[in-house]
Amino acid sequence: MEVKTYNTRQKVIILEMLKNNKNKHLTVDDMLFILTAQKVSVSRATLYRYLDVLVQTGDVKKYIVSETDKACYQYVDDGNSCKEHFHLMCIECGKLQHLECSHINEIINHVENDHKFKVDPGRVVFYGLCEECLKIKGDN
Amino acid sequence: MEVKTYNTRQKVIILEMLKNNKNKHLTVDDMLFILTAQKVSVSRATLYRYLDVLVQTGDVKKYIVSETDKACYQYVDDGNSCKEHFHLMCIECGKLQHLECSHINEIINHVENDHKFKVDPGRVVFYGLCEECLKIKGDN
DNA sequence: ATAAATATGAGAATGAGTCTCAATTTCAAA
DNA sequence: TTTGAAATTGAGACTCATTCTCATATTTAT
Repeated sequence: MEVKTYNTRQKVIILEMLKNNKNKHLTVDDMLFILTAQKVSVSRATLYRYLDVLVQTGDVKKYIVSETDKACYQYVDDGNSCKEHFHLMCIECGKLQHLECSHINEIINHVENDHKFKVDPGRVVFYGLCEECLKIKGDN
Repeated sequence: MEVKTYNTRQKVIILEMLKNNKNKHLTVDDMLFILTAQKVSVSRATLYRYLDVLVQTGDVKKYIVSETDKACYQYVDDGNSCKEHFHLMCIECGKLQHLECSHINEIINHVENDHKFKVDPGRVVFYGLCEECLKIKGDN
């Protein structure tokens, strides 16, 4: 039983807003603020619902940057190619990097073959410190 | 101005309980259950407060296993490699597995050396399908 | 033992995220 | 183009982990 999907004004508005803020990490409150600033607004529940869908399809990535912070969302261009590789998220500055290399594929194969777990790489985020932030913090 | 600290029965109880469960990821509810099963119990607020202290001192590691899950805590003594293990989360049934094997260090070293990114493994979750769910769904 | 400083417990408060359900919108078939 | 079943929306109630409040209890230096 396949699920039908309807195109709605709200979905278009949300997606457009996300595309216009590709390089930013937006909280739900950020988004509601942006949407309200425009003529049309969208309810909080609808926003949450559609974000969940977009995260499922891989068009949007969801992050929690620190244990106490709320979730951030970011539109990912070419979501299809991002489904094939991992992402690196700096917990200090929030920068997102794409991790594409053959080494990683070996790891995926290892987990699948030896641990019997089929990884969905597009949904995996490596949290840590990027080069710049590591220099600044310099600990450990 | 240094802050005085008092030794209390509750702190001893909590720390002992954590040490007795070194290899487990405990939620606060888990801990309250364990503590209640013993003769003495500790209030939720006190537990949260002391956990914060222990996380600050580095004796306990706190992490959030998935976006929607509650925090987990684990006592860490010096030799413990708990910081070094990833998690596998089944997106179908929600089962959590702990991925501890030598390949992990390979990933970490590779990402750190070749991609200049210091991974915090305790916060990384591999999403995908566990063996059972894979059988049920069939692949891809 | 005394008292100031700190800790505890019970429950209220907070707040991000979820759920409910009546009203609205979509879209395919007539 | 109308129609109606299915999907979606919005508003606010609700959940539930975590934090806060404050009166009471405990610790520790003197």
